[in-house]
Amino acid sequence: MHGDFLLGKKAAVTGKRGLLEDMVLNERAQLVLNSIIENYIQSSEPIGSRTLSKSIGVTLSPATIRNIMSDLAELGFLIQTHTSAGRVPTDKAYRFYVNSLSTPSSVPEQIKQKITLVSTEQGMQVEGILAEAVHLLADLTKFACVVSTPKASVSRLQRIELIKISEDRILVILVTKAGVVRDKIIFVKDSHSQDFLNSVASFLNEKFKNHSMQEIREKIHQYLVDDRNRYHDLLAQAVRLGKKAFELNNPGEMLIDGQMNLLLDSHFHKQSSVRSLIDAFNQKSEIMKILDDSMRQKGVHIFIGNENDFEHLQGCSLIMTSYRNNQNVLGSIGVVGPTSMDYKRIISMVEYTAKILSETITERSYD
Amino acid sequence: MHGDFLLGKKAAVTGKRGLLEDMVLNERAQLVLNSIIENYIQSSEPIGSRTLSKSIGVTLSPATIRNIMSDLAELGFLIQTHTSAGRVPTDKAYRFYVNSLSTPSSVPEQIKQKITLVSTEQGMQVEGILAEAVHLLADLTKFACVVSTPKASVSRLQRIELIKISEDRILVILVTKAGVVRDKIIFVKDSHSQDFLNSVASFLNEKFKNHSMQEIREKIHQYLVDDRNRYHDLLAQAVRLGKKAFELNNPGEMLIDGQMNLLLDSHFHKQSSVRSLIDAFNQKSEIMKILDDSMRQKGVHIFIGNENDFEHLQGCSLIMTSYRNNQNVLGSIGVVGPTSMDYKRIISMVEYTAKILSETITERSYD
DNA sequence: ATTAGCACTACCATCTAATGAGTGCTAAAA
DNA sequence: TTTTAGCACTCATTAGATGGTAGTGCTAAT
Repeated sequence: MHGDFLLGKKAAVTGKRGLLEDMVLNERAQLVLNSIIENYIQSSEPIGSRTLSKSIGVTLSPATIRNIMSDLAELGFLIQTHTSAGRVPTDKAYRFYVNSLSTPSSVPEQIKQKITLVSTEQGMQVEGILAEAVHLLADLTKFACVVSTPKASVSRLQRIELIKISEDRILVILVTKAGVVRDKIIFVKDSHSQDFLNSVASFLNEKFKNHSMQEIREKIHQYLVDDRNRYHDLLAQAVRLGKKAFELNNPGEMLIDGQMNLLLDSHFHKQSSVRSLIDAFNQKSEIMKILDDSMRQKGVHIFIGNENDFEHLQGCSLIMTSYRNNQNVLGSIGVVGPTSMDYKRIISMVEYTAKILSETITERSYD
Repeated sequence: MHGDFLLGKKAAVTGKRGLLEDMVLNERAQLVLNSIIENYIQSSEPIGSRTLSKSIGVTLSPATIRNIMSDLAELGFLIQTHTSAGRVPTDKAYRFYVNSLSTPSSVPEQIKQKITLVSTEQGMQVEGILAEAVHLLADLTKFACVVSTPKASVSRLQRIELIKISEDRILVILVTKAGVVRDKIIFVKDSHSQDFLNSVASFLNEKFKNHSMQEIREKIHQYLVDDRNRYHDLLAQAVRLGKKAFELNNPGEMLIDGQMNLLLDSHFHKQSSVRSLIDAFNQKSEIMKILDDSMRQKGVHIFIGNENDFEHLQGCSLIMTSYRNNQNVLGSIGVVGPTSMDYKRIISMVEYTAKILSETITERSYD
């Protein structure tokens, strides 16, 4: 077959299709493929041999390029929308392209200047900072951007405070090490004095400071099953209130910005998968999953096209990375755009924004 | 002129165009106009005399209807997109139509059942309830919906709490009568003990409970200019901290949901003012103004087309109303959609949602 | 005052033919 | 053996042309 000659030594020797994963394209094939991808990212239109022969640096006749393209198509890197149309990169091609981006391109100084978070100066809370970051990123990339708020379960306690606000309501304030303040109101049957609540709070602070919410919940559970504690009044009450206070009822939220950017992107406008996109963002849970996943891994996480298994987001690529304070990974931030996005540019922007976000939040942390 | 004969007694007698505002259309003209509007709301397509002659209840020949339509056009209620096209209602026509909707149509029982807020059960805060309400409304109307968070300046203090979280940072918790909990961190130069903060807090509580933030800020300002207070240490410190604590730094926020709904609405898809819409929602301030305005007035507030003087929202109508607790108007909620929306339906939905929202929030209030 | 009739207009869907960008294949050139 | 030129072919897109349709305005008859 023709296709084989594109493969570098390794694959050429074995000559097997099964080895496609660690396949190496020869230099020229790679040049052509990258050139097609970069052209397509720019124009969003199928690339033909003639066009390419002009735009490419090396002098190669259209016919030669046609041969190469034909082979690349056979290997699954290119497809044609119809018989006599130019070629369009497949997800596989994008994956190859992205993998070959070894040197993480740096953000231009001009853009760097735009990526600054001013909300800190206005004494804003972490949520506000996140909102600003995601808005900024959406504005720069012109795609939809998402950020997850710091996970309650992993964040560690800095301080808990109980405030009586009416006979049957207690305001619980949780301050985490990451600087996140969460408040919620719990309802109680019998009234407690503020003094009593203060002693409960200081008990809980003493016991649980620096522990993660997850750990705290587990410890409280232990106290509850341990019969001995029944007879120690303060302890029993503290545990009972603490149980309510630490129950996480906010399921981990996420902020979205720039959804509408996607809709005027030429790519989505063509393939009218708009409906599907709307559903995707309405039903946040799936995107949340992806954000969670990319929290657990280091570096930038890239999902191209069908690599994410969420049907509503077919035809989309996601660039995700985590943000953190000194001590912990807190959440993740990223971009949702068309598979034909300018990966180089977007990746570097996501990276840089996450970096700035991390620094900003670190300043706010108590670690 | 022909047009005159459509006018009812009052205008017919004077016969002047200048009196158009309190003009009364004769019964048949009104019937035709309403019928055109209702047809157009349904179909989004220009309505012709023949079509109308069938769909209208009364038997009127197309020719007659043509005459009436011609006159209505002359009076500025209808326009043609081109010479041989049907007629389309103008903003003026919608205004007339909306004004003539005397009986506020009730929400169908089926929809009523859908309009319930479950977030209260999950111990969610006011913001969460608002988010749910606006999401619900967007889902039901299939347009974009906005809601403003309770205005800080008008809300009255239920309780303030100062918590030392590090040597130079104090966490301020403000609980308002409306049940809104606001927290912010203030930075101080010299360290204070928690005990001291407690006395400051109880001083502030005693002095300012039940006063609006606006009032509080004014009073604090008075204390500051009054020289006598300089020598009372606790007072001076309390005032200094209080000043920082009550400075409103969150400029009043708003939540948006269902923006994307607009983009797949046939009306906006046609006239490619999509870009403009995106800008409108990005630059929240203008919409915020409209929300603020409709807070000050009772009942539902309707802006049709160019009646709102925000250029980005031309071609849109806004249906706004306020929500409240027992004591105060807190904020407003509403819909942004095409001028050709089904006003009857949307108005009733906005009204009903605001009602439910008000009830829900009232339960949470301390008044 | 209303309506029927008629001439006229402009959009719209459909068809056709021409255009052009693109391909694959083959044979010649390097 | 690799590259290129040439040629036949494909198919989307575009521009005209056409008939149909939904609409109008006007006039004359009811």
